[in-house]
Amino acid sequence: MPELPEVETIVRDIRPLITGRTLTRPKLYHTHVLRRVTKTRLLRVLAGNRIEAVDRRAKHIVLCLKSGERLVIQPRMTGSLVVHPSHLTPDERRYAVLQIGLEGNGQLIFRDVRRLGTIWLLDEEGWQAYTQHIGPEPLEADFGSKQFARRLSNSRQAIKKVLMDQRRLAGVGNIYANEALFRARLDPSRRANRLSQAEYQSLYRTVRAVLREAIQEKGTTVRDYRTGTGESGSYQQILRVYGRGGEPCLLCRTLLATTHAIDGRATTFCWRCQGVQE
DNA sequence: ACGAGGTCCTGCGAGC
DNA sequence: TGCTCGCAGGACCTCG
Repeated sequence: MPELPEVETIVRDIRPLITGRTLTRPKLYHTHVLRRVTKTRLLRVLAGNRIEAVDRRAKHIVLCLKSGERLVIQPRMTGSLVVHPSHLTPDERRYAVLQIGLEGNGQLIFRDVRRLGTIWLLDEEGWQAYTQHIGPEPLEADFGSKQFARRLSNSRQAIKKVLMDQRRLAGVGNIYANEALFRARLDPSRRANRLSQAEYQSLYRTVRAVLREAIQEKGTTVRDYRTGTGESGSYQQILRVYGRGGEPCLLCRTLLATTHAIDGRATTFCWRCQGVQE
C-alpha cells in the first residue's frame, strides 16, 4: 500500500525513464478514477504533451507537463506507475487503468488492481489549491519537531489517527504510523493533545527515521506494491509490529496485539513497551 | 468545526 | 474441493 516511501521509490525509478519524453496515444480504461477532468479533455491534453518533471507530493505522483498542467496520480491501495519497454501482457492489460505511449519506444502504465486510485489533471491554480490543503513533507530539511508537535497536538483524537491525517502531515499511512509509534514507545490510542513535548520530539524522530529507512529499502511490499521498475521493496523484513499481531515483541517478547478500535484500521502494538492500558 | 461512519474496489485467505 | 464471507485501507463524502 503505497505510502510516502513507496511513492518516492516509484518516482525515483521512473524519473530517468520518462523525463523529457513526449506522450503518444493515451488510453484510459476506467473513467471513474478521474477527478476534476473528463476523459475527453485528459486524452486531448496528454496526446503530444511532454513530461518536464516527475515529482512526489505526500503519497501522490506528480507529472509536470510542458503545457503547464500537472497529471497527479494517487495510487491509494494498490496503484503504481510503471514503465514497460514494449506492449503489455494480458495480465498487465487486465490491471491497466491509464496507458500512455512514450515517443520512440515504451509505455507508461498506471496499473491498479483494486482501482481505488485516482487521476487528477490540474492547472497552476488547481495545483496550488490541491497542495495547500496537504500538510508539510516530514522529510523536508526545514521541518522541525516544534512544527510537527504544533500541527498534531491540537486534536483530541487518537495520536495514530492524527499522524495519518494528510491535512496535518503528508505521507504517513497505516504501516509507518504503527512502526513509528512502536519505536517511540507510545500508546497509539493516546489523545494527541495529551502527549508531552518530549514525546512529540521522540515521535518526530521515529517518524522521520522510519520513512528514511523505508525509502532506502525501496518501500514495503505486502501484496501488490512494486517499485517503478517492477521489483519488490524489502522494508517488510524490517517491520517491527505491522502484520506481526500474535507474534512476540522484538524487544520484550510480550505477544503483540492487534486492534481495530482506532479509526477501524489495524493497529498492532506491544502492551508492555508502549504502555497500553487494558 | 469537528468527529463518526459509509463508500469505492478486487484479491486473497480463513472457515465450513 | 468449492463456496461464502470478511478483511485489506486511503481519501473522499455525508450526516449529526
